[in-house]
Order: sequence, then C-alpha cells, then structure tokens
Amino acid sequence: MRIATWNVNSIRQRERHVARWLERVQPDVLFLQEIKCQEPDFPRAAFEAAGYRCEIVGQKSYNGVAVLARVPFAVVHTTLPGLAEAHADVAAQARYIEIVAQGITLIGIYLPNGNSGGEAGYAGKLAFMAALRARAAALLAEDADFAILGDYNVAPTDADYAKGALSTGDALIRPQTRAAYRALVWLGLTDAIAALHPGRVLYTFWDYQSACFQRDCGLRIDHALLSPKLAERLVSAMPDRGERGEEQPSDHVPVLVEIS
DNA sequence: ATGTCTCTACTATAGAGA
Repeated sequence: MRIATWNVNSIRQRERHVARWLERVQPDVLFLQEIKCQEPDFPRAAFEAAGYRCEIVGQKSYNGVAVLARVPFAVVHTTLPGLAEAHADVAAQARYIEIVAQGITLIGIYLPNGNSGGEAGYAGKLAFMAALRARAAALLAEDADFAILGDYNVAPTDADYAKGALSTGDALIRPQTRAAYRALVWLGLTDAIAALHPGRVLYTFWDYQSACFQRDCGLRIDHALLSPKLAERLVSAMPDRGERGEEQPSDHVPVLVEIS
C-alpha cells in the first residue's frame, strides 16, 4: 500500500502537478493540505477520471485538506476529536481528515504554523498537537493500525532545517513545539523518514524566497508517523524532491510511504 | 537585498499568511 501526503499551496494552482504525480507514482492514497478552497471549487474531475475518489474538507482562502484514494475507504472524522473543547478557533479551521482504508486508520493533518496571531496563535498550535496526541493514544488503546501524515509544521531536530532557514524563536522549532512532537512520537509511533534514513538530510519544504531551493535551504516538516504494528510493515519513505524543481511548484514536495 | 507565492477585497493593489 502506497500512502502519500502533499501540501500543494492551492489545489487550483497545482491541479496539473497533482494529476501528473498521481499518474507517475500511482499512490493508493494521497492526502493534500492547503487546498485553499471550498469543496465546490475543488477540481475533482481530473482526479476522478484517473480513478481516485476525492473527499474534501474545504475552507475559503486558507487551510483546507483532502484525500484522494483509488482503494475503498470510509471517512471517519473531518475535525480533530477533542480540539473544539480546547481551542474553538483552530477547531473551526479545515485541518483534519481521518479515514479507514483496508483496515488501516489513515489521518491527514495540516498542523497550525503557529507564527501568526501572537501567543494566542501559538497556543492554538499547541492545542492541536495535544489533541492529536490524545487521538493517537485513543487509537493505540484500541490496538488500531494507523498512520498520521501531513504538514506538521515541526522541524523535530536541528538536523531538520538548514542553517539560516528559520530564525530563533520560530514556531516550527520552539522547544515547546518539539516537546509536543516528541510527546506524540514517544507514545510509540515511528517517524517513517527518520527511521529509514538515520543521519540523512531529507527536506520536504523550501521557501519561495531568496532562492532557497537552489541553495538547498530547506526544512523537514512533512512527516508520516506510524503505529507500532504498521511500522513493522514499513518498506520505504521518501520526499519526492524532484517536484520542487518543476514549473510553478508548491513550496512543499510530496512524501511517499510504502507499507507491505 | 523585506528578497516569493497565494489568497481576498470597495476590481487593482495592499495586507495577511506561509
């Protein structure tokens, strides 16, 4: 089973990129983030023609997630359970979709960046991370096989961002951000890219500004976390760096994970 | 050297977010 995630920075600007990538890579499931449109404006026709069913959690202008799959699936949640009670503002944004496909719970997330809105905005990021940890703990308690993929907006260690790519105090690397990410992983999850490529630098994002891609001034902020039994079936996990060199690319590249 | 891309809103530039 091939599962992927891609922050496309507007699906209407990236429709052709995604259609080409689906045709070339043939993933079974692809999660999208930052589709930046409401459901009626999502360009589903090209994807459906390629055999992918689309489920959209849309929002005007910002955020928005979706899942495209060529295997049967059921949508389980379109909001992160427990977040509304903790932080209503973030809970109202389109950042979460949870499905079950082939007996596996698959979750796509667009975790808040946390650099806008001052400390209240950052608190929303931490609230999302706490609720996500609680959701993962609940799934572990059920002994469910699951994976959480998406744009986490977290560079877990200093090896996960190029020198100069972020300023000190950036919400992607603040100590509380990293502690919250560790608290999630340390439930017993496996960071697929980190596990298969120890010591390698594998960025998933390069800012549009200042020729960041040309200088390889990137970040590893898109991740796939796997539950214990699913991690035993992990075959490969890799960002598709080539997509960043295409014409009018997203600032993120797809991450593809293969499960046996 | 405040450098780029995308969205929206008092339709054409500026502000916000990333």
